Amino acid sequence: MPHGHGHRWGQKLSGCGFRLTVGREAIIDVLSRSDKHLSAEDIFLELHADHPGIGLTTIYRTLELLVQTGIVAKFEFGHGRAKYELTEEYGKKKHHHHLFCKSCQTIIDYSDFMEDEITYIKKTEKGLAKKYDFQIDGHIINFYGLCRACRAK
Amino acid sequence: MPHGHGHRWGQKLSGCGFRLTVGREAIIDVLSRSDKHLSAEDIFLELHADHPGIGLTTIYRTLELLVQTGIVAKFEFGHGRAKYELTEEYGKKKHHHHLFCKSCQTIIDYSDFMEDEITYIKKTEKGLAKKYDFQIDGHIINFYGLCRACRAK
DNA sequence: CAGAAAATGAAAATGGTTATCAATAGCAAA
DNA sequence: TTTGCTATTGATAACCATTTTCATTTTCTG
Ligand SMILES: [Mn+2]
Ligand SMILES: [Mn+2]
Ligand SMILES: [Zn+2]
Ligand SMILES: [Zn+2]
Repeated sequence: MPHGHGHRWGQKLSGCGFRLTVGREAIIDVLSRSDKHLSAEDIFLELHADHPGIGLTTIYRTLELLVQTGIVAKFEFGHGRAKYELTEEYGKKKHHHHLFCKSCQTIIDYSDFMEDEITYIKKTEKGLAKKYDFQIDGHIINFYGLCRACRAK
Repeated sequence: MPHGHGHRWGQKLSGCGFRLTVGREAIIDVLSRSDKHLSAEDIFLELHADHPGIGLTTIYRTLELLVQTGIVAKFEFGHGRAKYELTEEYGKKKHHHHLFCKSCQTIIDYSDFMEDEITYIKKTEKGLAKKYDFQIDGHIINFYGLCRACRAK
């Protein structure tokens, strides 16, 4: 099997002229196995048992590369550390948005109400693009609040 | 005139047990006079001519207080520095959301399409609150893209 | 005006992320 | 398989917005 064709992400990376390295594979592997939103440090710690040689710097560099190539999505919920998950195209989650607890920082993926949302988003994007002469290529929709456990405190 | 009753924000602050200081007044004044989204440093620089004694630390502390008391809204667009503007209740802008140029970091306030949006938001908030047992008290809706000038480059 | 407590400024600390740079590893070509 | 070029990496230091510390000043009540 030629290089870069073991996975979709491998094809994507080598197709873009990037090399396939053990570090990159390991990082994507951690993201693939998790259903959570991981920080760079989360990934570093998870990896450290099997790959003690992979440094935090490489995690950051790799995540940036994966974001640029559309393999990973980066989220900043305003609590100081970025979180990452595989994109819809490369992961196993379908399109969703986020519900974030301001107290315990739990993140809930939701894909309810998406029909309404798609309708609203499409209309708004088209309208904004025209009115403000913007090329819109993304949006963020987050709801913030308190989960049941944190309300009880 | 009794303390804390010169402005709505003064009433709010002293009503919450906070003191009215020249620094706090000056900071709110800068925000009131601007129609942009200001960073802590923006405010510091703007203030420095008339109030060279007010330090950046106080700006940060005051902004945090104003956010807690609902006088100021804080936004993080993912480019490293938080931006602030008066809330709908204490400023002169009506409810709006943001269009952000990823290249030049221009922020456009838009309030078009708000009817559709309000409908969508209300429905979604209610649905999410019930399904996930969350008390939702805020949301962020940002559209990201490239403005005309940045596309031309 | 005096006293208690809140607020402040200067300076240092924090903490997530990025830049540097010499050493290493991937991969295309031979 | 070996070679050579260069992308990639790890260790370390630097960055930089924001926070903490703490002694001093200011606000506000009585
Ligand atoms: Mn998610
Ligand atoms: Mn705005
Ligand atoms: Zn919670
Ligand atoms: Zn632009």
